[in-house]
Amino acid sequence: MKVLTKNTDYAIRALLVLGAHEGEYVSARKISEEQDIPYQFLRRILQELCRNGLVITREGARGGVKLDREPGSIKVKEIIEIFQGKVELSECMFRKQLCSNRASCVLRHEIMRIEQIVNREFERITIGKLLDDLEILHSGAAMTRNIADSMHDEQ
Amino acid sequence: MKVLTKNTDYAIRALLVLGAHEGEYVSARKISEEQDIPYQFLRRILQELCRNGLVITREGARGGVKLDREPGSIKVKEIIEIFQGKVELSECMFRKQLCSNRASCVLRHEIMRIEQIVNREFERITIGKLLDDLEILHSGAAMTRNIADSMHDEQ
DNA sequence: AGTAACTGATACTATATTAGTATCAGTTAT
DNA sequence: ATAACTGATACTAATATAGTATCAGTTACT
Repeated sequence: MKVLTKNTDYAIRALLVLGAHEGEYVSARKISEEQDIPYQFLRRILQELCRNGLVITREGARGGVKLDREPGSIKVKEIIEIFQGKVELSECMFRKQLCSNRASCVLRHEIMRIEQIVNREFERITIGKLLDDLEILHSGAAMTRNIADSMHDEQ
Repeated sequence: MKVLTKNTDYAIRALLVLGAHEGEYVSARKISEEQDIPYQFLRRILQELCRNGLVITREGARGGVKLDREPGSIKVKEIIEIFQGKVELSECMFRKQLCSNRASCVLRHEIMRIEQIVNREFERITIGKLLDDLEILHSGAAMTRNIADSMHDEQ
């Protein structure tokens, strides 16, 4: 059972790169190389992030993608929902029409409880928070440092 | 994003039926009808539960399936793992070899934290607990009552 | 001994999702 | 003019999920 798909994975990584270069336009090509993400796949992901207002783009030479929101306001939960839909642990495990009638479906109740916990956690994690965590880990490192390096640093 | 598949769903429901008839062999046919689960699909699921030691079977006429463990010891987590593999929110989001080297992958850290919470919750839910919840909901109902009825009861 | 009601094993199909590729049209800095 | 970009969209391949079908063997019952 895997919960996060490549779409989401790549999107988060791309947003971390953009967060590390805030204010600048970074090209899909550069992100792709820095994070080792298949170029065409990444392009579609960035377009989707653009349609959802997380980033804005500039066309043409020296164009690229830029964050359009505060990193601290971009929740991992949103990103998951863009690419994978709502986090639901299960459609009602028993017949829908009956389950919705009564609190008779005990399993559903448990499942929904866990679902809430997961949603709450994914809401708490933001791109900003992840960037902060990176900083703390590498508190000695220069702030301008390429995040690919800092994330993969051996030492 | 859906986390629990039909396999797991049907398996849990079948185990609840068996738990409600503890000690007796119940045929796949009967469970299938009671819970409205496709018969052949259910058969494969029951065979899998058997291979994993949750139930034992008796072949031939009047045969069927019977719980082989205390309902309270059968965790939903196990059932998920049988049909969907380990609960992993993501393979390491960054390149594996590098992530495993250092605590450098902050996202991985967060993801693993949530993963642990989810696992803990799915461990806490057992077939026994679900049966108890059903009882409590229908505390006036006869214990011998068909669980399909009690689960879907309008009143 | 015959048969109906069972399980064991396994092969098969259909559909959806995920992952990734490719192409063409248009934009902009130099 | 042209190289470096994005927008839109069509396409393929691999995998997972859901469900069906079949044949062989077992057991209770008559």
